[in-house]
Amino acid sequence: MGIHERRTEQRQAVRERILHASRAIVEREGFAALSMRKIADAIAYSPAALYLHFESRADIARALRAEGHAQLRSIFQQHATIAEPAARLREMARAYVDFGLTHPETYRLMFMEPSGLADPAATLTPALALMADAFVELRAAGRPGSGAPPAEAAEALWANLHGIVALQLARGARQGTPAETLVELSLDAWCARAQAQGDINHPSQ
Amino acid sequence: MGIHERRTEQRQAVRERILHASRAIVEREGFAALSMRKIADAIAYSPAALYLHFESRADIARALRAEGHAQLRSIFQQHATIAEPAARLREMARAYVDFGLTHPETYRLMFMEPSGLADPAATLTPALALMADAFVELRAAGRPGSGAPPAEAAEALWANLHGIVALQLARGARQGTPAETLVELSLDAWCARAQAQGDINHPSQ
DNA sequence: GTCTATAGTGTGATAGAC
DNA sequence: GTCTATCACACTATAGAC
Repeated sequence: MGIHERRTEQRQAVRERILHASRAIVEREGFAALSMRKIADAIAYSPAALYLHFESRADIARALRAEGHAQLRSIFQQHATIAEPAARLREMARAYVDFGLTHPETYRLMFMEPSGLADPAATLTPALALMADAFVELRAAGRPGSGAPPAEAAEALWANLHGIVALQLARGARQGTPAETLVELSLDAWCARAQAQGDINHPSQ
Repeated sequence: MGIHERRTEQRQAVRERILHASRAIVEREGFAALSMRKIADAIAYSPAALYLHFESRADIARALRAEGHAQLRSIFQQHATIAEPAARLREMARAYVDFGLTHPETYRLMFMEPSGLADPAATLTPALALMADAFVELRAAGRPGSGAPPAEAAEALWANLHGIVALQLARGARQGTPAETLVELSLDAWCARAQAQGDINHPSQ
């Protein structure tokens, strides 16, 4: 192994330390509280050193968002193998909301910051495609209420889930109906109601 | 009219000018860009003068939120007299989303800022109650898909609408399915789809 | 009531020594 | 590569003259 490889390895290690510290600050105090000085303090470097590894604060934010999207994507993949489309959709939806509530400030950074979704790094599209697929299958199975184009249905369901998370974050989770309840209600509304999980009543026509 | 009344009138007038300028700044540049200096510049006062009428920047934000909620409430009231509950619900939903897209930065301040919904001034409850009422009537009419408690259904629909607005604001409205389409899709999902067959309120497709 | 002036603190980013 | 020192700003809020 030459000296160059070692160099780039060390560079990578510092980059990781910066990102790790940044993520901790964001999760604890929110993105607005993420300053170059605070990051530098956390890893015992000077603020100037950060600029050798990242172009700017916005660049660090970009990297954090990319990490978050990768994690979310892998969570979605875990449920992609469920055979029954409605059940698959439900699990994905629950996982999405769970992710948002578990990492509230990262979720904020990814989806609620002005710079968030405008960013090409914000590739939610694979996850959306997985949901759209499920809607395709639902329609093929002749489920009622899936008349809309699958891509649009998926986007609409996403908007619904996003609303549940965003509202919960804004309210501080200490009032209103629990997010879990809202998710189940929404899923009942979207996935037709004759579903796997022990359904009660059936649509009249 | 005594001198005291004139005094308080003038005070009120200055207060209004401050709020008016503040609202303009928020709508143009967002709440984050609202600074005491900018407000003072806009009304040709010194920054210090603002503190004679408002306790702090947060206090101004509170007043702006209260104004926004009042406006939203009055918009909801305009549709409260529609007899048919499903049609009423649909109009309210459309009006809500329209409000959010028309005043994006005010909407942000009201519902997406950490301080927003935690505030007692954020009395959305009357509007939510109106939607819950519609769900009560829907259920009484024996519509399918209204099995959930009306209050929870209203909250879930609200979350859905909020998600549509929030997403549109985050994406800058220049990509993805238009909000209007998502609203109609969501309404079809929520207001029972038995109605979708011969629906009067859903002209397109 | 309104001003000027300023305290006090935070920020992102850079220059230049080592 | 990393440091110290610093620039050039922004901000909220207050003190004291008028």
